[in-house]
Amino acid sequence: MKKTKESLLKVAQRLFTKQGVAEVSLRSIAAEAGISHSNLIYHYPTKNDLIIALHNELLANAIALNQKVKVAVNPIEGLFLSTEAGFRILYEFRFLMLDLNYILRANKSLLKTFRDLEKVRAGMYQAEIKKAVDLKLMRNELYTGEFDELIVRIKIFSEAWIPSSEIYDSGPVEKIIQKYTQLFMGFFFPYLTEKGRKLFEKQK
Amino acid sequence: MKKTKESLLKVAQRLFTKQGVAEVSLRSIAAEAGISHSNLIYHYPTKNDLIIALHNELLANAIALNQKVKVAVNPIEGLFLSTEAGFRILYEFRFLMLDLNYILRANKSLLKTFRDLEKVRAGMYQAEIKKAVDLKLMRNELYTGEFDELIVRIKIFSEAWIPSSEIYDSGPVEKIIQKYTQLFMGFFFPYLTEKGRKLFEKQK
DNA sequence: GTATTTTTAGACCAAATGTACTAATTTTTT
DNA sequence: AAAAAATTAGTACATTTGGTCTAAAAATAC
Repeated sequence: MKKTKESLLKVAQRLFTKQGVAEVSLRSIAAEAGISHSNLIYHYPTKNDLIIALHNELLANAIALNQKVKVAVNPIEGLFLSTEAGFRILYEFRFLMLDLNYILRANKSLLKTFRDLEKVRAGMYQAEIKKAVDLKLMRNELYTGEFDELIVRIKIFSEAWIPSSEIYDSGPVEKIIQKYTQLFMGFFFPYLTEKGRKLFEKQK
Repeated sequence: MKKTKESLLKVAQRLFTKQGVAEVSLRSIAAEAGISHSNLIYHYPTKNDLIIALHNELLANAIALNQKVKVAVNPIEGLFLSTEAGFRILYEFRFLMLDLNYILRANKSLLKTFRDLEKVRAGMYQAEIKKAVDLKLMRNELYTGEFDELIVRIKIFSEAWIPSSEIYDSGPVEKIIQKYTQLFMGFFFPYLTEKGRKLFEKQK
């Protein structure tokens, strides 16, 4: 029955988020899910298998999202929408970002996936930026590599806002999502043209 | 004898960096340091005590640094120098940033220290930015809170470049330090005036 | 309805870990 | 030099954890 597997993922996700991946044992997940230790191992032999399954869920959600947000009127609105929606999804699976190093250290295949995904996203941002420049929403580079550097900073922010939030924020999830979406979008603001800034203000 | 305590810190730092804090046991530290398990516990009863001691070392280094870098000619050069030096120190203690969440979860006092330090640093950046604006090296805010948002992004970057580097970089330490110093400084570039950009180019 | 496959639980094991206690040794104080 | 304090090692214990093996129970196929 699929029910057990799904329930296990939910329980694992909850415990990972609450206690941290390193502190959660397979036994505690099984107990919380109300099944035997050996039964859990039957479905997911190691903690890694649980993590990978959850990461796959995250990916599935992210892909589904991308289909949906393609209705934006302009690049800036699109960026706003997809960022906010993406951040919301990521936040649900935040244990992945909170314990990223611990997870990747024990999971080289996930590390590779991470690196590959990063390249895809970087390419996506390059395309979006080019589009914005063509539409005169963004200025041109002032030195070569300026936008590539921006993209790296964006990447780091995207990976890091959740751990940072864990340290400094409290309060409702929605507030947090909005705060970091805002902060994220702010990356682009100083590169925008007058025209771009007007569109930006409308979203804000 | 102080020798034992210092040697223990060094060994712990090395093992934490190599294997991750969660994976290192007190026994393995003792073994690597060539002393008995119970002796280690005599000096540092828990892993947390080791971590706090190492964090104190980091703070001491950082404070010592701040005394030294006050010879900069202008704010931009000063920022370059202190950033690079600060990043170099932080990198030595990178296990703190790599396993930050794991560490802070088990150590509420360190969490408080972290939050307090953050406020200090934010104030410092506000002052530096104000100075740069007064010197016409940086433009004024285009909307209220623009620079405060910038400072938050900077904070997140400062905490996150090491974990990110762990995922995506390889190669000599110095290269890494320079790369992320460069990326960090790039945060300011789009806010600089013509005059500021000239100083910026000279550093780069 | 029987056979087969999948799912589940229970018992057990070896390794590792934190912890406590005791005793020996070394260093410091007086 | 003797006493006191600090440092070090040894030992032993209870707990937890990942992992294996076996057998029962449930679901599915034939």
